[in-house]
Amino acid sequence: MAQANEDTQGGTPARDRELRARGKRTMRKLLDAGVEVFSKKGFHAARVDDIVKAARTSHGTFYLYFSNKDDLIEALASDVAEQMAGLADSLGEVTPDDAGRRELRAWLDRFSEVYERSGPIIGAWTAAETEKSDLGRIGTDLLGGFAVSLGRRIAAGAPELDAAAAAIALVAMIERYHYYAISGMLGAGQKVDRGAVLDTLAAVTHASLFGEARTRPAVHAR
Amino acid sequence: MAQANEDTQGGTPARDRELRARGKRTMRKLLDAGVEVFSKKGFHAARVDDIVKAARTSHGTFYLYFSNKDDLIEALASDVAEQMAGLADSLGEVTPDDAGRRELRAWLDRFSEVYERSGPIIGAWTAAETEKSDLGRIGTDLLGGFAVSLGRRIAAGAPELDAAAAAIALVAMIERYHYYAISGMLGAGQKVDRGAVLDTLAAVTHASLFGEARTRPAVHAR
Amino acid sequence: MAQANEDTQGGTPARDRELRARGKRTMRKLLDAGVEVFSKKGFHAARVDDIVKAARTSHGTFYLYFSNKDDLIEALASDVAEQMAGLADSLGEVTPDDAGRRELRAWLDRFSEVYERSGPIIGAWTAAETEKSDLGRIGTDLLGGFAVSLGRRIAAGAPELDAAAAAIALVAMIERYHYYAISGMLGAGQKVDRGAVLDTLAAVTHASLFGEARTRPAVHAR
Amino acid sequence: MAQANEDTQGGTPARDRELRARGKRTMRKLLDAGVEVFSKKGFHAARVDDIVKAARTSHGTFYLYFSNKDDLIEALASDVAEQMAGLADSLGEVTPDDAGRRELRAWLDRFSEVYERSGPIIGAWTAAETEKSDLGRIGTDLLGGFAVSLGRRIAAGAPELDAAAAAIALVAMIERYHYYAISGMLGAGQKVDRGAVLDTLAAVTHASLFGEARTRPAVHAR
DNA sequence: TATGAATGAGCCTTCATTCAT
DNA sequence: AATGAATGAAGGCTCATTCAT
Repeated sequence: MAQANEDTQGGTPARDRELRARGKRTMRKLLDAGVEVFSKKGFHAARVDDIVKAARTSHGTFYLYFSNKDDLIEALASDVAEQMAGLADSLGEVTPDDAGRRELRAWLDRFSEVYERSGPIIGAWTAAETEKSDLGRIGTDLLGGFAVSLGRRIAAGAPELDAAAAAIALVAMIERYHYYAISGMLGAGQKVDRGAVLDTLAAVTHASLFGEARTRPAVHAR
Repeated sequence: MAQANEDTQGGTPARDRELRARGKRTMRKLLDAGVEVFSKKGFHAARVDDIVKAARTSHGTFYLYFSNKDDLIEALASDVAEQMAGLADSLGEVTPDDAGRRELRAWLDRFSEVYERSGPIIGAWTAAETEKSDLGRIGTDLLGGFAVSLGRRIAAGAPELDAAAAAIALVAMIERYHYYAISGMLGAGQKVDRGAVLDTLAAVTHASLFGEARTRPAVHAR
Repeated sequence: MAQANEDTQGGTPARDRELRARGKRTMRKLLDAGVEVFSKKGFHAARVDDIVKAARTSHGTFYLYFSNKDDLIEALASDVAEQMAGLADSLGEVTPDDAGRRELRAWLDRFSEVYERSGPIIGAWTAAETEKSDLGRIGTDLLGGFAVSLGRRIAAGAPELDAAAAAIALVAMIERYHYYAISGMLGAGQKVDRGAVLDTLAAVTHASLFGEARTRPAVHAR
Repeated sequence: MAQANEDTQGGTPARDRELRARGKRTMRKLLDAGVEVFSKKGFHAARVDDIVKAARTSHGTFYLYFSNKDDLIEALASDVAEQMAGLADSLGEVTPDDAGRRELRAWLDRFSEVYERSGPIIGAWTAAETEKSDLGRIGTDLLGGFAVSLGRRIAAGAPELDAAAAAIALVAMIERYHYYAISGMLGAGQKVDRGAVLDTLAAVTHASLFGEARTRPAVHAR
């Protein structure tokens, strides 16, 4: 069910040689297993053994395609990074009028979809980096660069605002909101209507850029 | 330097007996060491050995006060939780007018201060939970409950808006923004003026609630 | 460049069937690769993978010709053993006079040449045995038997001396000296003249057998 | 039975802290176990597990005193190196007369004793280095430096000979002879009289330096 | 014959937790 | 109350050897 992107690249060892059909299939199984296990258990708790079992292959085989757990999450993450980059580019001009808001709303729809698939990987990735170095970098950079890219678009529509700062804030909001949604926080004991949530986010975002925040209720807590 | 709150409670073993002066001092050293080490290395990378060394005490002693690593981070975290609760309560009514914005701004100042001290602990705590169970709960709950509490205040000022949803979104924004700030993402290569950042956050937040988002630039990228 | 002897035998599996031209070529590539890799990395550090890569063939193919890594080093070593046997036979009578010394000197020249080619293999072989059983045998036996054979020759020239004991001692000396030379110990920071070294060895050996050790300096340290 | 020198130093981790009586005892058990296991199986074949079992302690404890297998062999070897250095210093002047030969003979006695105890460690040590880098160094250096030191002594007695070259050759001879003796090669099926062997070595060595190699048989093969 | 792929036993190392003094 | 020492269950990774095409 959970699946890596079709053309996700393999890890370091896999890139050093030509893969045949069978090899490609195995690598794919491992990538998919990686998504599944990392999503379910997070980076740290995920054992190579879990991944290998999920992929119905052996321990040794894993290291034929990835040099270690990090290598796998990186392969997975770099794919997500690409998707995110594409997503940022796909945001059209955001104008102060209702068309601008609709543009934002449509974009959020796409973001939501991508995030639902990749959110867990981003989480695992961030954790991986946090565990290694003093503080996470790439995972943060991803959203950061994403925000910058987004900021440029916004700047075109609301030049007098500090686009960079606002964009970061808004991306933070959007990302976390989705994170909460995925981690079940919003769904515990309450029905959340995805469309309504996105409406609210679009409204809040648009309003924070151009004023006018009169929205209808979206989520009913408790 | 980094220090736990004065009246932070100890772990399970410590609560089962009466602590004398010396015992209290030792526990305090361990709590402080916990803040220091968890902040610097995160939960997973933090070794009991690191903590014990930072506290200039021994392994055996550690387990005299805390039943395990989790117990320590929980002691630390529950303290943070209390502070956060207090913080949420301290937000006065947020009105659509400029007074409301100033209220928000002042509150952000307090939040910022608390977060700077406790952010790393929240991060470590979240990680601890993510590593154990399937997905983090308490760390998220903390901010979630925090948002709810905040939402109620906001509701008083902007009843027609879905306060719960908006509050969560805004808390998400505020929290992440601070997280980025702490993790150095915002500071790499650019001077960030804390006051200006808070101005922007206050403006964006207020605007998203009541419209009117005409703010002056706060952060100058590059 | 480093190459196995022309008519080195293959491993067990290769001897069980008739090799065609192509097969012979492949086996040869593997033998040469073996010499190259074992020489460079020693037995233990040499991976089957290294050998296979050096021979530009595959893992599966390797086991078509040799039943395992040991089998390969043994094939290589038994070849060396033969050469050594021939070498021992080639030593003429060593008389107390100058002709005896010249005979020794000429023989050392041949030894030197063979050792330069095969020394690394002997080393790898010895290591292989040391790693397996409690203590090396064949590698030692080789030089031991070699010494015995040499001893007999010497005995003819100096019957009153304990030929066996002396021969072993002298072979030990000669072998180690060459080993040191190969392993670079003698060459670090000083130019070593091979001819001069052999002169010294011949002189010392001859003198230890028949007295008269007045030699001119051979190596100038520093 | 096989035992490390009384004041052998511990490994890296052990040197970073103060050891109490119990700790010292444990470290000693590990050092002794190291000698025993390395001697019996050689460096590569020796498992940390074997050592730990021989020392009747646990896996974790091992790493409390040595950072790894290498660390242990190094601790053991550096001790040997010291003994060897002392040995080299202990050689008095070697004169052409019979007193010189007796001096040599007495020294060989001491060498023999030390080698019997430490030979296996030197072997393991050399193997350790051969396995790691391209070619062994320290193990070789040890004997090399040893030879140099010895060479100086000899130089005093036979100035016209190339002392450095000759010393290396002689040390090579002496060392290997002992190595063969230990590895059982000389003892298989024949009674070797240690005293007689040392007599021969002394005679051969002395003769090679000053002529006069008229010795009585030392070893009777078969 | 040849080969890419798969396997899994085996080994090293870490570290939270318990023990004995 | 304090502490140094000990423990052992995990877990990551390697690599000789076998398999399937």
